[in-house]
Amino acid sequence: MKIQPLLTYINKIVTLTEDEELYFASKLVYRKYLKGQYILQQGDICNTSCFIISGCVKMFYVDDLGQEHIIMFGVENWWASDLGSFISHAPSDFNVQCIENTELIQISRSNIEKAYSKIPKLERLFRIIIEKAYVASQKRIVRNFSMSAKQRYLVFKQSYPEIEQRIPQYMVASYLGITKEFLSKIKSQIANQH
Amino acid sequence: MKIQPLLTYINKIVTLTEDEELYFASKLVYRKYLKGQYILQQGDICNTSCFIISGCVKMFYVDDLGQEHIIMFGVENWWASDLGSFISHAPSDFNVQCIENTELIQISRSNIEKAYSKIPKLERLFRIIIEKAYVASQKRIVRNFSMSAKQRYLVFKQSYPEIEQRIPQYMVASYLGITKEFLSKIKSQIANQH
DNA sequence: AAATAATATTAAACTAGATTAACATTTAAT
DNA sequence: ATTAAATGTTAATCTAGTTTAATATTATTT
Repeated sequence: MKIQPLLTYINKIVTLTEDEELYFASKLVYRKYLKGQYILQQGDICNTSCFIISGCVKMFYVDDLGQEHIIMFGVENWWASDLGSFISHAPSDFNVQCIENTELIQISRSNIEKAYSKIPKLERLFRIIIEKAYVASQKRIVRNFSMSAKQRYLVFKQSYPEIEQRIPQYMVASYLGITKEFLSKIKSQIANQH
Repeated sequence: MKIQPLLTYINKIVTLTEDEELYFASKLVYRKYLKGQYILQQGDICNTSCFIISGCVKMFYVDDLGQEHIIMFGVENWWASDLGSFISHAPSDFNVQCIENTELIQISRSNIEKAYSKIPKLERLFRIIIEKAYVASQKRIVRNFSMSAKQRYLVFKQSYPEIEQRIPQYMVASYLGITKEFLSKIKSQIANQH
């Protein structure tokens, strides 16, 4: 099982003993998905949290008008799950779909709870992980309120240059909350402005 | 020191022994602010997290054009702090200002770290608190992307009816990410539509 | 009670971004 | 190599929300 990337990631935040690593590893499931497959579907209950080893996923929801809104992308060393559904057993508002062949590590709700009890350090680990995710989420709200679409695109480009290369432009537009046509216009503006 | 509301709040999430409560309480500072006073100012480092006992605060930032954007309100039993600044010692992007006389309980970064070490259960407590905050933040991003200003206003009204009563309308507009003039228009539309 | 400051309303002109639709280009499949 | 499918571009028209500015209302202070 290729869990080394996850252990490396964890050890940057907390230090686990060999026994703890072994125990935690026993609670994990390694899994491969093909491009196009769904890890989670809107309406289902999200029972696992996924740590991405390789590949790329999009998290999105489809609104009443059938329009897709991408909430986030996930690549190597990112977590993907609908935490709201995961923690409260509620039907998920989101889909998580692979946009590349993807390898990931899953941990189920019951197993993560067992691991928390056995290794309290993991509470610390996930507190810190979620703190960071929350801060990033707040910053995104701020950007959405005070920046134009063009500025948001430039921030995205600068923050995630590798992601932009890997996904079609219409998905970037969806992530930015604008239409693909308008992103196209923005890009030609940028290209012609010097 | 009036920390009972905080202990009551905590005990809904984790169970502390009497000793643990005493230890934790020894790390807290009770404080009163007057309407208009700042708990945190943009550019300062946020060194404390605040639990509100009574009163109301707004968290906002002022953009390059001098415009104020309200990120959240805090009332009884809510936390207020710039977590990004708090966890990374970085200058804060936000102001937190009292819009009513406010009583709150502060815990400093160093004291919360001490408390985490002494009482690992607190890691769990704050993991759970931040999980909830993160989920709420994600939901707000979704709303901002897929709902009109009118719909967002109606959701706000329904979610926080008590808050709407306590704050001026132009602050609601700022929180919703629209101008006060447009909120006024929305309200008259709603009033005239039956 | 009058005066001032703070908050809210209304309406006209304006703009960022959406919608529609036609066309161009790239990628994948046969 | 050809075709079909997916992705990207361009331009005209439209709309949700902004800006500006004048006026009205409500609180607060003296």
